[in-house]
Formats: sequence, structure tokens, C-alpha cells
Amino acid sequence: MGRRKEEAGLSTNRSGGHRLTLTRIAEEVGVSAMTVSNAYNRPDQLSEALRERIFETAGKLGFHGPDPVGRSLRRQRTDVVGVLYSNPLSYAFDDPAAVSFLSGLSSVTEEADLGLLLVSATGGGLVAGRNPKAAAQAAVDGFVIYSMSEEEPLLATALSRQLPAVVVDQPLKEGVPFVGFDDEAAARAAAEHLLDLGHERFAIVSFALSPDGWEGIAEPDRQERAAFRVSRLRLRGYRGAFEDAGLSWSEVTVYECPGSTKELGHRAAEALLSSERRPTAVFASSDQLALGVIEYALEYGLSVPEDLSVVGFDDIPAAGSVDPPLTTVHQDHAQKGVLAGRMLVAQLRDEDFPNAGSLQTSLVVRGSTSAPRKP
Amino acid sequence: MGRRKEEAGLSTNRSGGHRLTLTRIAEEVGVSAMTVSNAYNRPDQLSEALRERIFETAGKLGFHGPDPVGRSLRRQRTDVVGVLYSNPLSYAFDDPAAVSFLSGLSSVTEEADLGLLLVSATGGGLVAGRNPKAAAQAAVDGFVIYSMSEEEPLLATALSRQLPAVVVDQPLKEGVPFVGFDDEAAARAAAEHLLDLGHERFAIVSFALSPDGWEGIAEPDRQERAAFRVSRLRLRGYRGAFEDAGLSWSEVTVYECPGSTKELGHRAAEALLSSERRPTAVFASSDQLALGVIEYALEYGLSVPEDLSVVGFDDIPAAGSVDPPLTTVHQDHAQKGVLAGRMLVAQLRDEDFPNAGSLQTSLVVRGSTSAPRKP
DNA sequence: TCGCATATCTTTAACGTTAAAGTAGTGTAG
DNA sequence: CTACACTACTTTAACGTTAAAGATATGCGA
Repeated sequence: MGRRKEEAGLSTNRSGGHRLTLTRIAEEVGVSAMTVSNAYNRPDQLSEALRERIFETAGKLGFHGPDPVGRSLRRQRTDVVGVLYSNPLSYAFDDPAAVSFLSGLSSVTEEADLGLLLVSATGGGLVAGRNPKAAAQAAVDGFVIYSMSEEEPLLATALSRQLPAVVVDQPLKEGVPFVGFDDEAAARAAAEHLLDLGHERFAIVSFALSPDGWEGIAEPDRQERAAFRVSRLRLRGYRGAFEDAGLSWSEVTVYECPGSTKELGHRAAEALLSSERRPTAVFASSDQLALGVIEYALEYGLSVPEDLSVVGFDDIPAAGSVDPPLTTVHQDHAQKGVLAGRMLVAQLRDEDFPNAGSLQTSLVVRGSTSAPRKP
Repeated sequence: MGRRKEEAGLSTNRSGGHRLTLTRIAEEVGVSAMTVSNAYNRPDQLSEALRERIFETAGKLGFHGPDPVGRSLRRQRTDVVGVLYSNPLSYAFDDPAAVSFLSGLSSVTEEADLGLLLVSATGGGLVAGRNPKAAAQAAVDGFVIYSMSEEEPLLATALSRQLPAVVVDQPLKEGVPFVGFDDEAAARAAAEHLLDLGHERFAIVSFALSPDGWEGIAEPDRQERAAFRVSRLRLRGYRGAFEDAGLSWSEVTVYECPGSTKELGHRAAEALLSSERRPTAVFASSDQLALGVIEYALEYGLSVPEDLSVVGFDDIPAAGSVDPPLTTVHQDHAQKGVLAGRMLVAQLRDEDFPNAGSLQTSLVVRGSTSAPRKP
């Protein structure tokens, strides 16, 4: 069922061995190349009549405007911004938070007439490795660096190009504008909510603290070494709230998952709920993880929220419609995208830009949390 | 809260008035520019020692590889594929089907080490207009043309560039490889399902037949003029099934919505269900529309499926978990993306490519359809 | 009639890279 | 010691565009 290009009826842009260029059109019309260029880019620089004549000839020969690459080389800009992502792009499209972010970002780049080039760290030849060249070879005017680990090679490569850039979520880099949520405050608010309800025994189901694929209980030393700013800040937020309430952090178990799926949450709950001093409340780093925790809890014979309160993070669309509806931290990812876009566009234009810094989140209290059952 | 670029600690890539280039490094090391180029692109063309010396000097000066634009100009390729979208990109990110498609597409382009450039028709300056220049100015090696109307100016501009291309969903263009679902068969299967259950009075809630924003009952002449292939084929599928069953197409009301949201489905149901000869079954062009129809039906006092059967299209994640669970046509959008990617990559490499053509769909029967209530 | 602004087009010179062909020098088989 | 292959580099010449400055003609007020 295959067919070759030639048979597919595609012809090339050549005729007489020459690719069509401004110069070729110029020869045909009998003017200079510059004038043809002006016909496309500065209509006021030539007479209406000549401009029409040029377009007519161009149309006849099948020329459709100056070559973008030649233009970019000469102008020293591409009108494209690159989005750098650590994982395969398909992960990004499968992650509602990333998609919302891109939605917000694209609304700004589009308004500014910039293209959006998606670049991922995981290249073709490499089996499971990273390809920092991707960032070196992207023809862009600036980068949006989306949630990377401090050590990601792509990050270093991108920053070394000295282009305008914005970092989203992590890591914080001196001199590079940043947008992210106030994760510490968010976690603190979630913790205070459950403290207010009277809980005292907590466990945390976190997604990766560091990008090494580890899964299991994360002891304090590992918590401190966390490479991911977001995870680190959240732990700090929980801890701060607990200690303000007079509880000891050492009694809080942190289970680290190498990703953010329902299955991982399920496994984490399995490990946490069988403990002697079973927690009465679990904080999860994402709604997916939280749903997995709830799933296991129900299988295990616990009722939610009576026996176990669960708080998620993200407020995905499903959060409100599952049973029980999920108490979770709402974050406006699209707005984050908008701000990242604005900050980058402002840099590209050499304008002042709002240094957004940390965005506020809000705790949405639903049915998965309540006061603990009296002993 | 703003700050200027200068204060942000960003420095440029220049020193001594010179931008860093291969040539600059070559001078510094005392070799030709070509040798520096080879150091990056063809390590086997120079001695290991010299190569190291070049990298060392490059590192010292802060040069991080050949400029992508210069390379693209010389090589006459960009290693980027463009995705053309008729609407604002943020719509694409808000549409689960488009996101799944991109997920599949990106898995292929990534494997082939190609960047993905998202280009939309709606440009910056324009208030509500189209910007065909976007396709003319994209520095890409090929296009994925995503579900466009026949008349979309962006389409003509893109095709006129004579680059490798793949059309997704619509329109069918002579000589341009195509991927899409077999919408006629899908609609026919849905119709046959309800015919088998004994239904005889049908209505259809379609998304746009043509891109003019019209909303309301679409009479047969408008149906025939439909610019969107997908909508046209589905109507043909329903009609074929009905007529095979001896029913008259003229008794089937088609309500056209200018988009695909729950609200539009709600309005469509309002118009359709108040008719004298109320239909016992409704076919919707998307699950979103179907959910809106069901919502209105319930408000109107009808029970689903007892009083009204509803069939959706897409099988979005929520389809299985709403009440009643939605009978719908499942389509594998990610697979469509994979195929589109493979077809484009094959063209770029001048290889044979699979001409995917129409992908099969499957009807997922859930709780929103049943036999009609006996009169 | 002169001076000067204006409109319309041209010339020059990069922008940064790499394919292709060329030049030495070195080893090595006959 | 000659012919030939091989390694390690260099030279040349585009790839297609446009910023900046220059040229020429025309109009127009004084």
C-alpha cells in the first residue's frame, strides 16, 4: 500500500534547476531582489503597480514569499519560542497540567505572532538517554524551560545559549525569570485544613523528590537532598504547619513515587496504610496519586473520609465528580502559562516585564476530608 | 515590580563586538572554520586531540555549537515539522481529541529527532481574521495539516509551498497523503445499533457543517453543501443506514452547532425535543454535545435511555463515568497522530510510506441507549 | 531657476553555516 | 622507489535574505 513521493503527485519548487528565490523573481520582473523583498515586507517602498506586477509574476512561477530560513539568518531572529520539556512530549500531552500550561502559553505567543516549538530532551537515537543537543539545535529566539531538574543537561545547554528565557516551576536560577506556584503556602494550607479538623497522624505521598526513579519511603536525608524544588517546598510547607501545631516531623512518613499515576498512589497507600500507627490523613502530590490512595483505602476496607482523609493537588476536572469528591489544591496552570508567555515576550521585545514569581493557589474543600473518627 | 533585561543579569553572546561563530573559534584555535564545523558534526574528520582543543576553546569563549539558522540555510532543511491548526492553539489544547492526536504525532517526530512547530491561523494583529502568512513564514520541512475547511487560506498557502505534507481528517486533496477515520462507517454502525433496538424517530446534533458559525436546523441543501468532510460523511452514514432500513431521510432533523460544547448540545436538545413528533434517539457528533443533550433531556423530564437514547462520538475519558454512561463511537486519536507522523517522516526521508487512509472506529455500547419505550 | 524634500528603486555587504573538491603529508604494498 | 591509499586538514562557494546607504528622477515652493 506504499507509494513513492514521485507518484504522489508532489512536485518540487524547482524549475530549470533553480529553486525559486527572491532573486529569481527579480530577474523575471526586471528589478532588484531588494525590491521584491520590499514588495513582501514594506509595501510603502515601491509603487502599487510594480508591487502588483511582482506578485503576479511570483504567482505565475509559484513563488510564495521569502524563505523563512534566509530571513531568519539575515534578521537574526526566528519569531519562534522553544518549549523545553524533560520527558517525552507525549507525556506532556498526557498530563492535564502541562496541557493547560501550554494552552495559556500559546494564547500569548499567538497574540505576539510567535511560533511555538516543542523540544524534548529525549532524542531519537538514544534509548533512554538525554539529548542536550536538542536545545542547542533549536532555531528559536527564547526558551520556556518547563519544570526541570537542576541537573538536566538540557537546562545547562539551553541557558548557555544566553537567549531570553523563563523557568517554570523549577529550578530557580540566578538571573533567569521564574514563574511557579507558592507550593510551600499551598502545602501549609492543606496541612492546616486537616490540623483544624483535628488530625494528628499524617502521611505524605509525594511524586519524585529527585529524578533517579526511586520508589519507597523517603527518609529525612533524602528529603533534604530533593532536587525538585516543588517537592521540597511542599514538604517544607507541611512540616512548617505540623511543627507550628506542636507535632514532630519525624513521625510523618513520606512515600516517594517516581511518577504521578493512580497505580503509584495505590502502591504507596498499600505501604502506608498497613503501618502500626496508621495515619488518619494522607497528603498526595497530585490528584492522580490521591485517587490511587483512595482506591486502595476502599479496597482495604477503610472508608473515606471517615477512616482516612485524603487531600490531592491540581484539581483536575475529574476531582469534583469522583466519589467521594476530592479535597485538593487548585492551581491555575493556564494562568501560569500566560505569565510565562508574557515574561518571555517582554524580554524578546526588551520591555519591562512583570516578574510574576509565585502564584497563589487555593484549597478546594470537598468530600474526601473530614474530622478523624473518634478513637 | 518590573525590571529591565539589563538588570536581570543576562548578558549577550557577544564580546568585542563579535557574535560567537564557528569562524571566531577557528581563528582562536588557528584552524579553518570547516574544521570547527567538523568537530561538531563529523568527529571522524579530525584528530581527537584537535577536536578536544576546539571544544576547550569553544567552552572558554562560551560558544555552544553551530548556529541552527545558519545550518538550516546551508543544509536546506530545518528538522522541524509544522502543525497547522485553523483555530487559536489554546482551543487545540482544550480539545482532548486534538491533544491525543498531538501526543501520538509527537511520539513519532521525537523518535525521528524532529521538532514540532505549532502554527495557528489566527495571528496577532488580526482581531478575528486569519493569517495565511503564518504558513508561509514557518521554517519547517513539512506540514501536518490538521482538520481544515476546504477554503481555509492557511491550507492553500501551506500546500503552495510544495513541502511534504499530510492532511488529517479533512479536506481530501489530490496528491496529498491523508489520515482520518472512516466516519461514514462509524455513523452507520451507530445508526444500525439504534435501528436494531427498534428506534424509528431520530434526530442528529452535528457540529459545524461549514465554517460560517451558523446554528440551527440544517436543511438538506445545507447538508449537501457541507464544507467539512467529517460532518458530511457522518450524515451520509446515518442516512445510508436509515434508508437501508426503509426510513425516509427527510424525516430526520439535523441540528447544526457551530462548535462542540455541552452548552451547544443543551441548546440543540431544547430545539429538538420540543418538536411534535419527538425523536426517541439522538446522534451527537461529539461526547460533549451528547452530554449537553442528556443534560437537557433530564431537565425536560425525560429519562435516558428509557425516553431518549443518545449516542456520542469520541469516547472521551468521562464518557464511561457519567450517569448514564455514554454509548459512543470510540476513535483512537493517538494512533491517528502516529500514522500522520509516520507518513510525514517517510516523505521527508523519501521512503515508501504507508498510505493509512481511513482508520476504523468501534462503537462502545454503554447505558445511554436502549430499546424505545413502547407507545 | 535653484534648493530641497519625496518617491522609487539599486547596490553592497553581510547573516553563519557546510557540501564538495582540493592539498599536503604519511604510510605501505609491490 | 613508485604508486596508491589514507588521514587530517583547507579552500571555495554558495544557501536566500534584508539593513543600510546610495542613486535617480520628480515635484514644488520660493
